[in-house]
Amino acid sequence: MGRPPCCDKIGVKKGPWTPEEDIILVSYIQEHGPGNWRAVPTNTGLLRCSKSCRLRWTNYLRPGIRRGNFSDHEEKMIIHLQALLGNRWAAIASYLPQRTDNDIKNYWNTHLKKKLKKLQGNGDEHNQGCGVGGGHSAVSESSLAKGQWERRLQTDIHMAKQALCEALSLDKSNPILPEESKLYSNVPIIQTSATYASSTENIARLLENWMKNSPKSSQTSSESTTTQSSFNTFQVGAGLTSSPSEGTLSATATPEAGFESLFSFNSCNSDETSLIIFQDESKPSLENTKNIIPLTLLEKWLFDDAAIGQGGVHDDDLMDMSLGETAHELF
DNA sequence: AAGAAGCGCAACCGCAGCAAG
DNA sequence: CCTTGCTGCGGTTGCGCTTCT
Repeated sequence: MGRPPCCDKIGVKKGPWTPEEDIILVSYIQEHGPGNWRAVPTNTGLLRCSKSCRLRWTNYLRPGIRRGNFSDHEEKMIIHLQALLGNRWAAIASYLPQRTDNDIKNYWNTHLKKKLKKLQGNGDEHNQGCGVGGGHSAVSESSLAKGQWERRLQTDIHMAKQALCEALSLDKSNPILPEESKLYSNVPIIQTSATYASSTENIARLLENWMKNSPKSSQTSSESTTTQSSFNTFQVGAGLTSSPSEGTLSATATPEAGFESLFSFNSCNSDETSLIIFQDESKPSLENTKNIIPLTLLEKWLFDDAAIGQGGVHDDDLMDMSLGETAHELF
């Protein structure tokens, strides 16, 4: 509508994020919580547009993000969910708590698409469901296009029902759905310190690499005085010091410990516990409440390889399941 | 060993939806 | 009801790394 892109402004930095910028962003969000992205660049002094900040947070710095190889389990989920939902990566990501939509999208585009194409090439149109993706993989373009909008509509209805059910749920303690949990990023919620544990790990890892790769970066990081001072503040708080002898950034303790001190983490904050804590907070309803119903059903279907392998499950069945069985259980 | 090609990932861009004024 | 601004999402791009020739 004629409105210039937010990133077109002069002085707005583009390209890869530096560790300093990451730290500034994380420390700001730690203090204020995610949301109000518009205010982030001005309040932090970051020379980034709000969009870029949000993206960096959601795709990289956000707590609990798992990087690296996708497991077979995850792969299957993605394939099945893609067949069901189409390219609605955010929705798919909501069922894979530790993966971002961007990650899933990338993985789909770089790995799974090819894989499925190959399988499709081998198995022809009558995909009798072997190997990855099974019957759905298949998801031949034609069959996908055929009645796709109906399926999407049905899925939307299902999701709406699910959301409604959750909204009406008596269990107020864990009201967040997979789908809804995405929303946390734009709602200033009260965070416990532990929520950021995984973020700490991300940054710690990042710093480790950074220290290995660019020992001089602490000297050269002079984007702006505000930025630098924020970074220094963060260093002190995090137990990180500039080594006077070498001018390099070094941690007085482990990076994790440093960040923990800043963020006041529990002393018993092992990797494992922080992950658990995160899961509880970020995807609170997935594992341990009655809200589990839709997901367990879905998972049951997702992992029912035997059924798929024997060609026993079809799209129609899936929709029957999701709209019939699930809805039935919901109401 | 060097150059070319391919691959994977982070980040950008533009559009759509929503809410506030 | 319309306009404006912000946020979220999906598609796409570009760069750096790895593998191949």
